[in-house]
Amino acid sequence: MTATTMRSKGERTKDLILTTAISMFQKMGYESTTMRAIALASGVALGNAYYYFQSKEHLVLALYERTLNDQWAACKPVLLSSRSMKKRLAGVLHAQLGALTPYREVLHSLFRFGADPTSPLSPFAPESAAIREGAKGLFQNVVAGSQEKISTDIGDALPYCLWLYHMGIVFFWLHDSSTGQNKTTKLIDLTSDLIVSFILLNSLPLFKPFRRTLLKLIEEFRLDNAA
Amino acid sequence: MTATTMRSKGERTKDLILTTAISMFQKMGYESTTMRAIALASGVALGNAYYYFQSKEHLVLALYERTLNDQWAACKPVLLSSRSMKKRLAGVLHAQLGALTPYREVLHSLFRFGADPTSPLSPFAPESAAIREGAKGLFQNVVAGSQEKISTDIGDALPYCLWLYHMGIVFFWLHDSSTGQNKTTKLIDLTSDLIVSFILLNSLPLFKPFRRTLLKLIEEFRLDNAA
DNA sequence: GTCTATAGCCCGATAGAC
DNA sequence: GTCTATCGGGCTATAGAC
Repeated sequence: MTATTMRSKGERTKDLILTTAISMFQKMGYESTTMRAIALASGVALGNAYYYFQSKEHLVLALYERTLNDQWAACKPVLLSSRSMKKRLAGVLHAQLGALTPYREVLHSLFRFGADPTSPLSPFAPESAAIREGAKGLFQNVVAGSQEKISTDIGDALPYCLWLYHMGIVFFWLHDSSTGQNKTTKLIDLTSDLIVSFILLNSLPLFKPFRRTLLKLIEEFRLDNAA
Repeated sequence: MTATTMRSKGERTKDLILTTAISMFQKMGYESTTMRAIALASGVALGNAYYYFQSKEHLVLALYERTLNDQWAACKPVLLSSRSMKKRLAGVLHAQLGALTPYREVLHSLFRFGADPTSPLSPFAPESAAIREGAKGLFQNVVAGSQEKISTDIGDALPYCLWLYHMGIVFFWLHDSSTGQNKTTKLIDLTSDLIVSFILLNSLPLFKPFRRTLLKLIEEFRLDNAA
């Protein structure tokens, strides 16, 4: 929503501050970008920045939302171009990381919030439920739009599992110091294939008993406050 | 090393500051415990605390070291009491979490550093290599001391994998809000069994080709700066 | 409701005297 | 090895302009 027309003046200001903050985070990292500097560069008073963003961390939540939009945009063509589940899953993951690449350094210094169960910025926190659901929606789409028939009893479990898998990939990607993060690329290709095979295998009627116990286990141990 | 005899005055001061800090972290959490409060409660000047601990985060590294000692102590009886790999693995995990329980709340507010690739406090960081190696040593011991014969070509890969698995368990445990974290207990019993079965299966001569590709993959994708 | 300006608290970290 | 003093930055508060 960086569109030209923006309802109120407030929304434009809010957008300006966020845009400035993101670009400064990217250039100098999260820690060394000060609220004072963000306000200065945005041409607003410090208090005004806090008027729109309760805290520096809240700027991060807003950043997550933006990257989510970018990710959806990057994944759309993939989701329209193929109906093979393997291609859709791998394609979505590659597209996601592509969309995240400009933010990689920021996320690098930001992702620590990810593992903090007490932080509202954790991907498991209620505060980020909207963002999490958005990301899970992507994987919902991957599955729903593929030609392969999968069993109907999986419900919300599969998107959740794929989302968790994707979190693992992002985690690896952030730690991956190989040139162009091409180890991650390889890892995606290897694992996404395996995962889809596993899903399809488990969709066979023969596997119903096993599938049901597995689903029960997932329900019992899932970490998000499930829908 | 909270022993009564301590070489220099400096070591005693350092130990005092750390002990104070840990107990304050436990009572009030990491964020709301200030360096000033730690110094005050320790009866030293603020600058003196910084003389011994470069930063607040360095206190955390020292805390990790202490918990590692506690973990070893808790695991020792387990490692001596059984030679069954399943019992050893599950036992070590249970004992570890038992030893970590007094620190659970602190770790709760600390674990966010875990995911931050730039933080020296990340379990993958070079700064925490010593601690990581210590923890891996536990799993090395689990395997080495068990009666089951496993193939010799696994090298450092298996301890690393078990350590990674253990990190996952700890992560789940920190997020686990069930009473007494008994979901984690159940999860350990379920997964450790599966994992040992998988290891033993892969140790069969028949599985050598598969095992070798798997080991290659692990080497390629491991995240610690391997030995 | 949107915004400025300023003053000030708190805290992590540092400098330099003793 | 220990101190005091001080800085920079997150965050708050307030008073007022439009």
